[in-house]
Amino acid sequence: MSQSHQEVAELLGAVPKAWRALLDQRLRPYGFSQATWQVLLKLGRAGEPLLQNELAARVGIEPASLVRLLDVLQADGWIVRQQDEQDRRAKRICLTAKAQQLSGELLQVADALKAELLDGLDPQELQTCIKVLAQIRAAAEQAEEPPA
Amino acid sequence: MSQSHQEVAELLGAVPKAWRALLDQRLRPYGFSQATWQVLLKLGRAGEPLLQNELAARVGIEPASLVRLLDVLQADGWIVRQQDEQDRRAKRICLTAKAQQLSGELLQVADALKAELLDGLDPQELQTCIKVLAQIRAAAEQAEEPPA
DNA sequence: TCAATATAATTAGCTGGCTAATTATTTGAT
DNA sequence: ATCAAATAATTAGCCAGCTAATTATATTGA
Repeated sequence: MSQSHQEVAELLGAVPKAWRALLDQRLRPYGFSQATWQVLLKLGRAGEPLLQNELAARVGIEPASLVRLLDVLQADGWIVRQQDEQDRRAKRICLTAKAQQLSGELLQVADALKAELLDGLDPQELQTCIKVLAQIRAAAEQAEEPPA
Repeated sequence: MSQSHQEVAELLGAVPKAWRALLDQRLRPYGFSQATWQVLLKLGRAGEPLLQNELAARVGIEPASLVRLLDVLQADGWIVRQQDEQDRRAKRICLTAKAQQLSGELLQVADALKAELLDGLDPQELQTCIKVLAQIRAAAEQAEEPPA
């Protein structure tokens, strides 16, 4: 019933939603939805081909959800699926050359927005905010497991 | 490029997602998805019938997105759409009696989870976190309007 | 060894967001 | 008083997440 509890709950609903909407809006001119852009960016940051497993984990979605995004990106020539040599079940997802070029631009747009949203903040207060959010995340991981 | 900026961006992605997933899981036994539960809860909190407009704003979705949810809730006897008397375009959304009963239970589940996730936090640090998140939200509202 | 189990990717089908366009009604400006 | 613009709800169609089930391959244990 605490007022603070209610406030933080509402902010955690609203802030990421607004952030995502802004990013979507700015990336639309490049022809990417936020979902597909995330994939290109994570691959670019990784600097090497990733298994779908790993990529899905970094993007924060289920492997099954990634399949359709990869289909689209592959059809448009942004990624290729490469047989893994050790494990014939697995495929490594590679950025094409043109995708590597582009990912730098996309990253700049995302970082510019990040700066607009965060630059005015007091660094000490931001640190505290990060600490609190990390504690909430840890509590959520605890809560997943019923008390055994 | 700041490390803090990157961290808070990732946490703002992950924390609400984890929270929502937990809530979904706990409300599933009641037969509601999180989307439909939000509607019942906001109506319950309002304490009076709301226009779809107002309800959508409180839930944080577009009025058009609310239509399908209301169709489902109406079909299952949780809400009714009532012609507004002043404005014949508008409808007021009312909870049925059985929905009013239930909304208390749903609220308890949600509040219990909120407590699990937030109770261990330092109140002062939580306040700082709220302040920072509110500043980010304000910056996002600024960012929507191009520099005129 | 080889049968059971686990794992990587996929497919199918559901849920729930969004925007754009439509319909009915109201408001506002001349 | 009337016509143009705004507004409330809706519909249609897209995108993108999820879980459950499927297929192919790897791993493990009796």
